[in-house]
Amino acid sequence: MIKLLIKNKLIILYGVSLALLIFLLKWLEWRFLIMDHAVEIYIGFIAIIFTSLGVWLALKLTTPKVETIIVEKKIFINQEPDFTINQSESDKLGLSKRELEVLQLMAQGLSNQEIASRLYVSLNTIKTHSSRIFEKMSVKRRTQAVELAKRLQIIP
Amino acid sequence: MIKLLIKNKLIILYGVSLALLIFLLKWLEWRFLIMDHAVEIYIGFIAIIFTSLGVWLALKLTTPKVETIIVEKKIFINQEPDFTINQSESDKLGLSKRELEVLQLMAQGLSNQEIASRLYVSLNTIKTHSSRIFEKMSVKRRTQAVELAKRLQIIP
DNA sequence: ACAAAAATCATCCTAAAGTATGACCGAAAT
DNA sequence: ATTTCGGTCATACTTTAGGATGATTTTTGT
Repeated sequence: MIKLLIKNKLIILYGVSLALLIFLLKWLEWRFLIMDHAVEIYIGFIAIIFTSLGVWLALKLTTPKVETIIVEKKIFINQEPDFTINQSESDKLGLSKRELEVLQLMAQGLSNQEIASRLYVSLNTIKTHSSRIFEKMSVKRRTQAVELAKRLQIIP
Repeated sequence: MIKLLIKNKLIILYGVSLALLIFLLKWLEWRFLIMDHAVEIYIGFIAIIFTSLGVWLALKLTTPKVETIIVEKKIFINQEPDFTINQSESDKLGLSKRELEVLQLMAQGLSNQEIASRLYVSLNTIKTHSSRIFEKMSVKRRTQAVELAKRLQIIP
């Protein structure tokens, strides 16, 4: 019941306004009959009232201009499905092909011995490689090398 | 000259409209004086004219209503600045708060001694922690622990 | 209040990592 | 043809990491 009132409050308001207007006009008409010379005032009232009505109608009935705002929603992809090596950073370090190979295996958590076995070379060779890698990357430990390499996107 | 006309065309239009309106009113007044009973028609005309004026005024003088539509545009970013830990995987391993702390510092490439200094504990403590970490994660080396932790999204 | 878990530290020992240095070889550049 | 560079390997040594074990102190859950 209350909800119905609220929903149609515009219509009700409009009806009440019209009723009041008619009463006003009737009263003015009566005054007009009594005092023959109030035509200008009468017209003035009419003008004001209907101008107001026009304004009100215009405001109510115009379709609002639509403004579209595009909000950029950032979606973070936590993995790296399309990993591409950062060539420029890789070049800066000047790591050789073999050194990069060793670095990648390091990043997978392999020990020097495991890397040596996988690449069919001696442990000493891997030690030499890793030393050169650390030197070129200016780090002290393999863990730092891996961390830096991942940060620079040199390895996945 | 033409430009001036175009620039002030609204003002000119308004002036002309007003002039026409006055003429119309004068003519209606004349008619009203002649035929005493055309009051309702007269009022009707006035009403229509001024309602139109009101509408026109409202449209011209009010700032246009704007309806804002927000559209979300998805942007994919390949890194993970807003890292959220994978709680389920973290729970599975059963690492304690302190152990996770050590693991994170490990992942940053710090040595056990550096971790000990940073956490104001002894080197032996860190060794114990790291041993427990490797045990819980079923790995043999810190590099493997870091690799696994990153893969499971336990650390950034 | 009490037991369990977490955190701390120690010692002894082994394994792995890292440093320094020198050497050899082959391919590519000059 | 000679130099340069990348890759290989070795020896000797130091440092760091890791394993095993035991102990003490906090913290925490019931």
